[in-house]
Amino acid sequence: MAKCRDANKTKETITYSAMELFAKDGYEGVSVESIAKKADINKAMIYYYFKNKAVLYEAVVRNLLDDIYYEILKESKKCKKPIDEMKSFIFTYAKFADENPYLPSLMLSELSVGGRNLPDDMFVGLKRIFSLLRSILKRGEEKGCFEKSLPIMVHFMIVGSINLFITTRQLRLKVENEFGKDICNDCKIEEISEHLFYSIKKMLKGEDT
Amino acid sequence: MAKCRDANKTKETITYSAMELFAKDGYEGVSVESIAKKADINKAMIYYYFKNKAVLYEAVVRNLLDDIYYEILKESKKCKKPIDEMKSFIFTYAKFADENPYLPSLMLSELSVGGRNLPDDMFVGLKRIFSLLRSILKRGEEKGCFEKSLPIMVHFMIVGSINLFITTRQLRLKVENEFGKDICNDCKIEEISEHLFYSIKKMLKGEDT
DNA sequence: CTCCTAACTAACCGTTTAGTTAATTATAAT
DNA sequence: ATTATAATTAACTAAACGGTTAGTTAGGAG
Repeated sequence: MAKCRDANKTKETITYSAMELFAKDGYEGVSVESIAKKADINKAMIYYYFKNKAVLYEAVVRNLLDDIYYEILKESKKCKKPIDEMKSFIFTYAKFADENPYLPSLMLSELSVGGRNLPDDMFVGLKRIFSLLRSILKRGEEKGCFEKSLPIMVHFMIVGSINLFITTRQLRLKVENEFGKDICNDCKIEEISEHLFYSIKKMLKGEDT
Repeated sequence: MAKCRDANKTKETITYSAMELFAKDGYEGVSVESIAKKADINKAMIYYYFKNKAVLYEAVVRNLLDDIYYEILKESKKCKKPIDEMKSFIFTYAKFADENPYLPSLMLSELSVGGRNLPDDMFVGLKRIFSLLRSILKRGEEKGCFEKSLPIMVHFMIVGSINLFITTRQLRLKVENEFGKDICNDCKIEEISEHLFYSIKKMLKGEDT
């Protein structure tokens, strides 16, 4: 890559390499030098485009959270009924996480240290994803198609299970012969989404509706 | 603490201090020196009792996983029906995670990097917790009280949501005025367990049972 | 062609890191 | 009291770290 003399391209190369490494090894587990090597550029270039390591990390996380948020929002607008929005939320999040496994890794590693590596204003990214689900639940309750629930727990059940499903992919391969199909190693992400949606739907359905 | 000349006590002090720090900042985010300072001992003592940083980390994680496993197992034996075992699994795991918030943090941070900091044989700890839930589900299916499900996803929904609920405690405080009771900042862990159990129960209940 | 500037580089700096070593202390058994 | 040994320490090393700096290159504008 080196010496392409295209600022946008170089900056993007840095961001992408950083994303791969941060997702694999966490913020502290990655050295600026290793990002430079992966991007095949000089380390000083990273400081040319980003103030420091923390700012680069922020950019990476912000990019991913923006992307998933607008993707969910876009798909959500195609729906009419709350139940369809819920399905859309689950399928879109799962598909995105499957195609961008960096997101689940980064999200879990960041939440596991209580957002220590991110400035406060970065949580708008996480917050507005929750806000989306919360409004779906609220609308469903008002229309009488969802039972009352604890929004934050429903949210954690959905994103928690999808995130863990994605991040444990490699790990689960090692225990395939022990657990067989119970750990869904051969499942496509759509099957997972379908099962999850089916479960959440039953969960939210009133006792006698 | 220093100079107590009690090997067991010193070793335990090291392990506990290490657990607190690893849970807060992750494996790479913690220096051996900082553990020594927290434990109020000389850094060399850590290398006297543990071969290196990685071995200390393993000991910390192994301790926690052993404790939670045997706790769940103990409570599980008091139950007769699969549905009671399920309730016991959820309540016991949640209570333990609430009292030992180091477990959720460590589990998430380790899973987010695909177990990079742990040797393969450490996953017996994670595996056998899943095995417990899996056997509960299987028994329930055989007795006809649970619908067929994807065990790994049920597992991830339970431990994923509980882990996230615990690790995001501090974070959620910052957005209390924005989301109010929707994020359950005042909820006791028993209320969370109750809601989770209620949800999972509905989820697993056959269409017309 | 020349000059300016954005893009880029190699070498370096001070600090922190994981881990070692040789020497010292305290205790319990002989 | 002597001795053996387990527990503890300060001082150290070599490597890796995040970040800086002074200087070089290349390409487009005039």
